[in-house]
Amino acid sequence: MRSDWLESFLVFSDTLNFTRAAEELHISQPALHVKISKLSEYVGKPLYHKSGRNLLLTAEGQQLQAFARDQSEQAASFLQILRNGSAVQDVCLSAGEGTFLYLLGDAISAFMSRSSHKLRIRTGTQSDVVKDVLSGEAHVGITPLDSVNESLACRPYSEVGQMLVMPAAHPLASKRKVGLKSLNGERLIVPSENRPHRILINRLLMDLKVDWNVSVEVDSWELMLNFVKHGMGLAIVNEYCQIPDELVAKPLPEFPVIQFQLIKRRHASDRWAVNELEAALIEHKDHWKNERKKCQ
Amino acid sequence: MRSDWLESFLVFSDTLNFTRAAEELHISQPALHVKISKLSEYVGKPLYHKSGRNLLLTAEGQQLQAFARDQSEQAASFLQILRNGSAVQDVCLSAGEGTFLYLLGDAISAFMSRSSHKLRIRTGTQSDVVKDVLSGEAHVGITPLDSVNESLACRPYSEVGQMLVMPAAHPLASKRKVGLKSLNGERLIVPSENRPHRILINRLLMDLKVDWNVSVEVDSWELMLNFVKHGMGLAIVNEYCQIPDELVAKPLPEFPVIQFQLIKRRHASDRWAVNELEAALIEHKDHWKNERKKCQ
DNA sequence: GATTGGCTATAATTCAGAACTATCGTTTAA
DNA sequence: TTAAACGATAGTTCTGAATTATAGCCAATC
Repeated sequence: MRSDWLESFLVFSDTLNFTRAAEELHISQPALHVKISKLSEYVGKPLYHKSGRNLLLTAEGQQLQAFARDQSEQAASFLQILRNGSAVQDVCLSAGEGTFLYLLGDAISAFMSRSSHKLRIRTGTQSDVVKDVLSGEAHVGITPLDSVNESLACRPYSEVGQMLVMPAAHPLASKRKVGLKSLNGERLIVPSENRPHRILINRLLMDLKVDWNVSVEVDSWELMLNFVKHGMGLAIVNEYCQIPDELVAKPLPEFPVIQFQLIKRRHASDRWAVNELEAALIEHKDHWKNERKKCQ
Repeated sequence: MRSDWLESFLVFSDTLNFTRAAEELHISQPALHVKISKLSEYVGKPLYHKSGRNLLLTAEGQQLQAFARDQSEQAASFLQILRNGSAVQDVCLSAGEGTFLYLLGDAISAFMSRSSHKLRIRTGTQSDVVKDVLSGEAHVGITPLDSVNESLACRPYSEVGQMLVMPAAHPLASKRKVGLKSLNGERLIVPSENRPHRILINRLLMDLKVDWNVSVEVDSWELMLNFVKHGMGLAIVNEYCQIPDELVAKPLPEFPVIQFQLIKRRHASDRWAVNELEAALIEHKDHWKNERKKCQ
């Protein structure tokens, strides 16, 4: 497999536009087209197909994109090591905003202090994280998963329960535990439709025939807590959130525990720096629980 | 970096002979020569130098050889996965004979049963193992080390003490512990000169001014025990050896404990199968100690 | 529904550079 | 001293990669 094919494909797969990719590569559009054709013929699979006016990568094309990225990163850092004696590698970690804020803080500072490599961060929804990892853009992802994916390698990371947050003055604030039934008639601050957390809330409350309504739709734990503070309703948030003083949080035992997973691309070859990042993450995987104990 | 350069260099670096490597690659000798020159110019370092009539790889050449091997293995297994949906990868483990016999048995059978990949084995002396790993021929090595090497990544594997083995009828056999002083006047079965174990024996007994002499020089624990059985002398062997019924083994507290290390090439990118092998090895690293307890 | 713009795909042509042949220089063994 | 084996370099040939030109396809626009 010729490396210039891979190089060209990597650029092409970013834009999915032969004309512009060719410009970027300083070759003509037909030249690029031929390279991609040869590559496709060599691997024996179509790498893209047309969807109306524009192009889309096939599954094989996506895998090839990730592979090409890996190879080029490896080559780059090997060359640096050979020429300078050492290399600053790039590692990319993808996760949700809340995950970074509350779950990964210690792991990240551990990695930064012990390793000389450069950490790149990507934040996004659960499906963004999966995309990042599958495309090779991120080397590691931390996220809950609700479906299994053949080409992901998962490893249980940390288990996080849910709790109900309300102003200290709220009637439920005096109880020890809160059943979902008691949410009857309440206004809730929830994530927007089709986000996993919202779907779960919908389903659970629907099953229990709880009558509730939406107060605000917002997609960040921080903002949800902020709106609770302003008396706009109650919120169901991850157990790892730091609760402001004016508010009260009560565990919701009926809510299923969320399994965060450390995900990588299966069959990927990890560079040294990636292993270091993974080690730091695993080492601190349940560290947030200690933090909470100390606070209480 | 053009991949055909790497491919050619991989073949060349095996034989260090342009003429024969060129034949193998089905190109002319000058063509190969130009490729290697271009590669060398690209990385900015000489890859080999002349030593009299024949050629030798430089340090950079060796690193490049290992890198080229990695890349080609990765490409091969990626292509298999893309085309067939799955790949049988090759993993190579290098260690001493005794290490395989007594230390790695469980780890290897665990790997064989849980993984579908192909395990290749190389046996050799300590320095062979290091060479195998540095050249990329072996992905993992298990061996004691007596010098640190910048381009090796080491990880403590298992600690093994030493014991003195003798026929049941020997006067020392009735003691509980044996001091090195009591070896005065004995005939010993030892490894050949310049093997690390022999060097250690020489040094320690020399320091204590113990008067001893060589009975047999032989380089396998199995054979050493066999010669002890035939009454040819005593032997100092690793604690992990299985002692035949007719013989008696006594611990030698004065002998330093040997630290076995799991070694890999630093900065190497491990394929999936290599991680699996490493996990299996680590999981069973001290398993031989349980085995021994059961026996006693 | 004809027309235009933006893009992919293919064919024909040109040109760069890879491989070949020939040959010289070096090293060692006969 | 000579011959054999092998690496290095120069000059020549020729393969195959890049270019230009252009046909073909799809969707948006009037």
